[in-house]
Amino acid sequence: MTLHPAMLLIQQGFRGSYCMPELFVIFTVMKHNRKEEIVIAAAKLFKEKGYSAVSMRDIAQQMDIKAASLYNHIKGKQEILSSLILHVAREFTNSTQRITSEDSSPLQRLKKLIEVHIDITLHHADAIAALNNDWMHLDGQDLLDFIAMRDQYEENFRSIIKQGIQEKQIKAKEPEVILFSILSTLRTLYLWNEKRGKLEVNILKKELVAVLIFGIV
Amino acid sequence: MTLHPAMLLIQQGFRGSYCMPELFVIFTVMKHNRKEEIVIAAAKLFKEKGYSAVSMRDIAQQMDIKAASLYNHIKGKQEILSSLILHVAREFTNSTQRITSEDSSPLQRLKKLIEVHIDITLHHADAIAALNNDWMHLDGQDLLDFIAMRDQYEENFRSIIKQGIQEKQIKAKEPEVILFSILSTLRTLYLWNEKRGKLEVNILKKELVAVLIFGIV
DNA sequence: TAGTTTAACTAACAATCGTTAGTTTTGTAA
DNA sequence: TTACAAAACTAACGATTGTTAGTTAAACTA
Repeated sequence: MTLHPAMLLIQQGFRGSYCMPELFVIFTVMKHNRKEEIVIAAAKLFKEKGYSAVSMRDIAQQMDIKAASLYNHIKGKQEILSSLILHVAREFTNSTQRITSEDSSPLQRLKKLIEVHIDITLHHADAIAALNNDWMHLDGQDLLDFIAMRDQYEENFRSIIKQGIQEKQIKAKEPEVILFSILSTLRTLYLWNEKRGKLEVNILKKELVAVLIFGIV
Repeated sequence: MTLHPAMLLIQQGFRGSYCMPELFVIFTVMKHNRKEEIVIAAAKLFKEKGYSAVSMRDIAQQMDIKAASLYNHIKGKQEILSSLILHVAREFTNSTQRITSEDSSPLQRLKKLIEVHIDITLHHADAIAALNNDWMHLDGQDLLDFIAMRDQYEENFRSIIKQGIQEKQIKAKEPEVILFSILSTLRTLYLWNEKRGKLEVNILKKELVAVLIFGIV
């Protein structure tokens, strides 16, 4: 097993402290390193077959260990799913919340919203696959939290679009149709990550914003 | 158990014959009536939880019978999935193939393609959920057939868009971005079927075509 | 080096999975 | 009424599921 550089610090006696906040972050992250490896491995499998079709033995095999060994690091299969989904859901919520409350024009904020969504998607494609396809397998409070964040995210988009219509920056009449069209495209973007190929991120952003806002003709 | 009117014909001695082609269709459809009921019941459950998370006992319960009784009508769980997906996939393939080879303008054909996709989606929302989310659980030849149809469907779209760019009807430069954006919206339309609410089908078509082609500003 | 922690292991559990065999009920035809 | 076919049933199968208990090997601390 190869060690992350930051892990060496810990092994050499380093302990996180409130005097060194930035190193403390590294420390707490590294402490759960193995857990994150599991979550990442699981995410890849979930993306291909879905949460229910992936067994703990599948995940273990992907990591070259036995299924029982996973339980030294995680509480159960559910915890993998909720770590995966809620983490990226919070990232979406925070970003959109910040952009929504800026004071630029509606169209400017809509453009930023699209761009930040693209950024997050390209960095967490596997997690977003689970967020899109397996959120209903969350249970208890995790499920409620997710739905609340999803609804808030959608509501932020909706309010910007409505403002745009009100200020006559947006000509189309049905805000729900616009909302649906843009969200559909953004939500499915994770599928396109591999096929993207040569297309550079900034060009993708520019083109996608253009197509979604200005249309194709 | 209530009977479909056409089923009464059969029970009263009616038999399909090549002399009455249209009634023969009814006959053959009705002969597999119970199987179709199973497929429809399963589709509803698949839409909510996905193929792998739905057990044969779940499907049976939905029909108020025991799981073993399902096997009087179907070969197995896989047959339910392939009936569901391949049937609607063929419908897509046939429609798009027909439209693609028309001789109207690219933009006109693209508009028709979008409209027919909306029509099929609104009539088979549950089947399309399975097509979108559970196609990878098809096996053997069914999987190969599906992938072939899916690729052909996509290729038809792509060729029309490229023609549109070539003939300068479409201004956007990256055909793949346009293709992705439109297909994403159409593929996710099934999710929107319930929320659609008051919005009438023809208005939905008109608005969605407008947003996808002319943009929102 | 001795002691402790971490993270792997084997073995097994109860529950549930898709499916089969054999039987009983139900409804229609003769 | 009897005969037959369709479609339900009960019971059970082997396989796989997520998970737990108890153990062992390695790595780090003191």
